[in-house]
Amino acid sequence: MSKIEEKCKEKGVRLTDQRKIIAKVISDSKQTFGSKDHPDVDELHKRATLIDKKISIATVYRTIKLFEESGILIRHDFKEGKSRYEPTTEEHHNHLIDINSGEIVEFVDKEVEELQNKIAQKLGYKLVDHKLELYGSKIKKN
Amino acid sequence: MSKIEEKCKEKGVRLTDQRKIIAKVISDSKQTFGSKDHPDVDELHKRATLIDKKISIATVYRTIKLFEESGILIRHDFKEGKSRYEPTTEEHHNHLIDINSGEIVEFVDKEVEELQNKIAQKLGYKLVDHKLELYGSKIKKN
DNA sequence: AAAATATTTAAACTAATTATAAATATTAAG
DNA sequence: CTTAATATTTATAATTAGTTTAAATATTTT
Ligand SMILES: [Mn+2]
Ligand SMILES: [Mn+2]
Ligand SMILES: [Zn+2]
Ligand SMILES: [Zn+2]
Repeated sequence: MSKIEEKCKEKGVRLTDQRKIIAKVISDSKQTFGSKDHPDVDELHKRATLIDKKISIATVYRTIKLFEESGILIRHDFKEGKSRYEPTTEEHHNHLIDINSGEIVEFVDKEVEELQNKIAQKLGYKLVDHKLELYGSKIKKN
Repeated sequence: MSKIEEKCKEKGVRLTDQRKIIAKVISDSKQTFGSKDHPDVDELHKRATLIDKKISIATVYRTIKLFEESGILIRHDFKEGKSRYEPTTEEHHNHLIDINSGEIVEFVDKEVEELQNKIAQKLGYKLVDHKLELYGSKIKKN
């Protein structure tokens, strides 16, 4: 049973066949597709279709919303029209997007996290959520 | 002549009556409406209509796109469906959004800027753009 | 097994944005 | 100036991502 399926049990989310498939697809996304991943709804649907060819896009939308609300996956709105998804990770991480290749590089930085808290506090706010996205181009070393 | 109008001249963007109005509306947004601002297209259109009641929403969309591509204004995609806009500022700044009131607090933080550059570099990238959004709730002190 | 409840499907709908085509305005030639 | 060429605006149609609806299926409870 995948990590996500376990979480569904935990959160009391009923696991239908379709949801299992979507859970698997999103679970696999990290391992199978590497750092470039973070698939959008169409891509998730395409991959789900390989397992069950009659799964509906409406179900993918509904399930993803359910999973997001249950904290099972994270939605990202990078600089495009459509949202992209990834399984919730233990540790919060941020993203650097390669503006040339579209590759997404993940990173964790304790210093940034602390600094963000400090800034919020200084402004008189308790930090509830935050988003940091870096856009860059590869430095070629020779 | 507003700051934005000057920039249009600079960038060789022709200034029609409608564009002047939109330029004025977005120029004024900062001063007149304070930190809560960063209007969306509908709001820009509404304000433009007060000056010329037959200005079309299509023109607002087109003009805003033009202004954005010319670096005259900045588009933000906060956690909503629609984009919001503000005049390009001298100094890059970031936003803290009050999750209760919707108020937007702007801040500049040199430390964050430096840190972001350092992170990008460490990952082998040259930083081209970045986005930092904090979401928080007001701390009440008594 | 039957009734009640939840989920899926396919299709209709919504909201934001973009594209199109005719009308209007601006600029460039003659 | 006048006319032709070019650009912009308007109104409207089309597109896109995402949500809602109603009937069909599936699951759970009695
Ligand atoms: Mn974090
Ligand atoms: Mn900056
Ligand atoms: Zn990620
Ligand atoms: Zn701002």
